[in-house]
Amino acid sequence: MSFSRPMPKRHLARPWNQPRKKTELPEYTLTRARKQLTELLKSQEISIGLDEVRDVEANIAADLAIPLFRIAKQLGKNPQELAENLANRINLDNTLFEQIQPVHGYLNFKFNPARFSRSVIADYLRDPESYGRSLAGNGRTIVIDYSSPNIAKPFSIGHLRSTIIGQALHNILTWLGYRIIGDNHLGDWGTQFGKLLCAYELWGNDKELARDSTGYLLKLYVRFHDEAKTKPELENKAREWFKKLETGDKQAHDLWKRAVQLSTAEFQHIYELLGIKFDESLGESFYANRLKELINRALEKGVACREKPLKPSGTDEKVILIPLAEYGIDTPLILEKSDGTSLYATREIATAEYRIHTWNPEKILYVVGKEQELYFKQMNAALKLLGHNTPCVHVSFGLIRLPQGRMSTREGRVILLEDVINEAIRRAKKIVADRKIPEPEKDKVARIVGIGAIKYADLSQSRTREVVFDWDKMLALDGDSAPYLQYAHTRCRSILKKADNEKNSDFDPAILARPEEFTLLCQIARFPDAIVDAAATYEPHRIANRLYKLARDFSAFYNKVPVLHAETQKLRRARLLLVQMTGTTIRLGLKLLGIEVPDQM
RNA sequence: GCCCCUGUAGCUCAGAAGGAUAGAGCGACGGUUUCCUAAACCGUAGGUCGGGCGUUCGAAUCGCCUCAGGGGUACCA
Repeated sequence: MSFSRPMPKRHLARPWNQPRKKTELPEYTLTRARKQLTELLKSQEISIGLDEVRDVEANIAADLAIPLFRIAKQLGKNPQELAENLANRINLDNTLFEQIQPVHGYLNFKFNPARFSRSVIADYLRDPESYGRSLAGNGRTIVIDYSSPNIAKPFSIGHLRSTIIGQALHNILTWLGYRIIGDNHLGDWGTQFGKLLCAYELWGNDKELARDSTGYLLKLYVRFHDEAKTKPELENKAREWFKKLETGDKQAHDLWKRAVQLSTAEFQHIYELLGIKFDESLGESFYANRLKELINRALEKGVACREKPLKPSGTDEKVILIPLAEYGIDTPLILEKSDGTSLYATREIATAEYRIHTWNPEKILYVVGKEQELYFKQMNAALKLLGHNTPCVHVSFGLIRLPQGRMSTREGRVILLEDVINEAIRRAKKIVADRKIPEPEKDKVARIVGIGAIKYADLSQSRTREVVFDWDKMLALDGDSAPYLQYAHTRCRSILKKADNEKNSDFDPAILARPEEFTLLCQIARFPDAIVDAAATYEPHRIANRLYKLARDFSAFYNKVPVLHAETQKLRRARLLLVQMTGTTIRLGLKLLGIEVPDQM
């Protein structure tokens, strides 16, 4: 068999498996502050974890707080008395704090604004373009499987979630020092190609295929399902076609290859538009010639066995399956169908093995819809039985539905990603039209804003929820949206431009004494934590939420506090730096989410 | 039937290793442009955190029960 081979593994040339130089992790102000508080309690013989130092809700006059209920119980003391006691004994000299208050069993701490500002500013100035970055990953490898659209089907908004979330996780984990391999696991193999080949044999037309490649392939696919309703024998023909494909039949292979090429060209266009990049694009077909070996090995190891299927399929042949009852999974994993062909799960296992052997990752992330949960449980169990311990983490997300119900390619009930993108840009253009922006720039701004809106709509809410598609929600250009953040960023940029790169480090941070300024610094200080949070939970919206709060507080600052017309030169310089920090943080954060910022808007 | 997810303001959602008076956006109503771009800002109204019971000093958050919606449940992906 001679299926298309992938490009040479350029990654292997990189020396990433060699031990890395130990580098000091940058420690940000908030982490230092938490450590200081745990140290202070330790000096009073009380031991608490860093996570017991809590952020404080608005309305409470404190910056960080430690609830003492647990400790008080252990010591058999009254929480409030303990708090008062500690407040009297703790000395805040040489810390970031200036006030300690016992309130209702909490120890409340307030930052010393000058020391806090100085520290946050120092974090930023250490390397502005790396603000929020860390080396925590220490070069360890993680493979991320994302996007993974199906060949010969249109790129629907269903695949958008995987694409956008996956790319964001790629960016985020890279930023934290991991070596990431983003692999686009194209759905270019499987029974659906049998259907397509079958349909093409019956009704196919070369001219139409050349004219509207993927649209035509979709038409054939839909027609197949239509006709199969009344002619069930078509399903068997499709199976035969897939078998031909899997056994290397030339006619089948040629047409398949053509479909793959046409589709990938179209996908490439969308990826460019969205700024999506992969390190690899190894489709399912890449593993086609590894399946037999895998199945035989599973049989030899006694992991898999031949069994009569539960549901009869007309033949008396047996399937090859892996029983998983010992892992509490009732549904066995079928490796080979009764007609001898492979399944999605077979290829997934082969894929996982390939990834493990090739890149030796710490784990593999699968950004795949929630409806495949069971398959990932099965796969993890099967991999264990086959002797692999690399965790395969299902980063699942809720399905996108239409108000009328599920999307269905077969029934032609889909919303095409391309239409969504075009509509987003169209809406952004309407607003851009009235703005004082040079004509040639307008299209670019509309594109950045429109696409940003689409991405943000997805990345600003938690993955697990299912989404009912709604044009207005998806393409929101005001309120908690990408354009809001982009707008705040352009305000920052515009101020800085007018200041003409004025030197802005010569001042005492203590003059940033207004509450609007302090609040802004607090938001900026929380940015690094948001990244760590997002990475730990695989929830990019932690970053989006933090950026939104930052932009909101900046907007308030911008409206109330003059920067260029500040009361004194020193204050002007201090505020200019604050504006620069805000703008950089928003820009870097959006970049992690895969969202660009326009120069003006 | 069994398993998983979701249910928070009129709508869309944050908040979930238990912590103080549950937060945003949209929509509604009322204000703000001689001043760094109003895709903005300020204010008002709006809540039995689906319901019940329990654990706890303390529950939107944990446990059990229940209702509603979605998904999955051996040869689709």
